[in-house]
Amino acid sequence: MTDLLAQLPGYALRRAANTVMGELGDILAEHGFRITEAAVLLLVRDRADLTSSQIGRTLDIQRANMVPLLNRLESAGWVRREPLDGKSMAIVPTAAGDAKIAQLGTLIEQFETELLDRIPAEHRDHLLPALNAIWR
Amino acid sequence: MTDLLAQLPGYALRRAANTVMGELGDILAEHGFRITEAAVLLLVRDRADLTSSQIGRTLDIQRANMVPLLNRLESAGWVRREPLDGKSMAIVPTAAGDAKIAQLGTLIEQFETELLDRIPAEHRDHLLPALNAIWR
DNA sequence: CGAATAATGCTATTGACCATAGCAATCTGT
DNA sequence: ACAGATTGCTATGGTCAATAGCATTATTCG
Repeated sequence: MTDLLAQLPGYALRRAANTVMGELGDILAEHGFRITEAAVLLLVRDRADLTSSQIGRTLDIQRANMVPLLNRLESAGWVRREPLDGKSMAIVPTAAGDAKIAQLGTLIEQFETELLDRIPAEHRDHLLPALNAIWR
Repeated sequence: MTDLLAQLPGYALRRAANTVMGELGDILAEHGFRITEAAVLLLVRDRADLTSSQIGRTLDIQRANMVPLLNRLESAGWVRREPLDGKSMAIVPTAAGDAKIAQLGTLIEQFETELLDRIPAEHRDHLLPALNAIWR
């Protein structure tokens, strides 16, 4: 029934990502962030020199869509925009941001190990390299 | 840089799914369907007894969202709604739908093999079972 | 130096997608 | 036969990504 589709790697990839991101979204929402915001926060952890454009490029987020994202992070008080020159803005975590990012770090760490625990041992170590081969 | 995030299975899963679905979406769009529609069409291939609710349950699409989806498929002439009783509707492919679904089948088949080709041989066979362990 | 080109941050808008609430009609189980 | 579940649907809202366009500033190169 579903087996027909579940044999397609592409379909399985879509379904797996959807369920995992749904779960992660719920967890993160309890702590006030969204998934994309979490990625940005982890990226600027311990950095004070990343610009909006740079972040967008490494996460594949368009410049236009970075704006409301950073607005939210800034108005939450976790990040501030600091002019690097007349054009570029460095995105730097505030003190509150550092604390929040530390909390986020342990949250993600726990989530990732629980994710790996679901996978049969003989397949576990192959998932990350296989996935990274697909998109990197 | 990105390496930090690329070591997280969850992040890799999200990125891999996004790029793959982006590519698939482009391919399917050239032939007139969207990804979710394709899943429905593959599901009703060679069947004439699946109801909207049943399809929605196996694909995890809400009843409310099945309506516009099936409207599109119906107005494209690929599928028709046939009353099973006074309440349930069977979703059955038309003749044109059968042809379109056959075309879709070869498209998907090619796409899936090309997807697997990207993965190093030693990891390839582990992807599907690992993914299915996550969501099924 | 100065002019052309590129890059940055932003606004505004759009479309796809998913979720919720509610409703009338019909079916099912006891 | 009646209570409760199911089906298909309307209406609506929120999230997310994509496009086009714009003013300002950096950079590159003759």
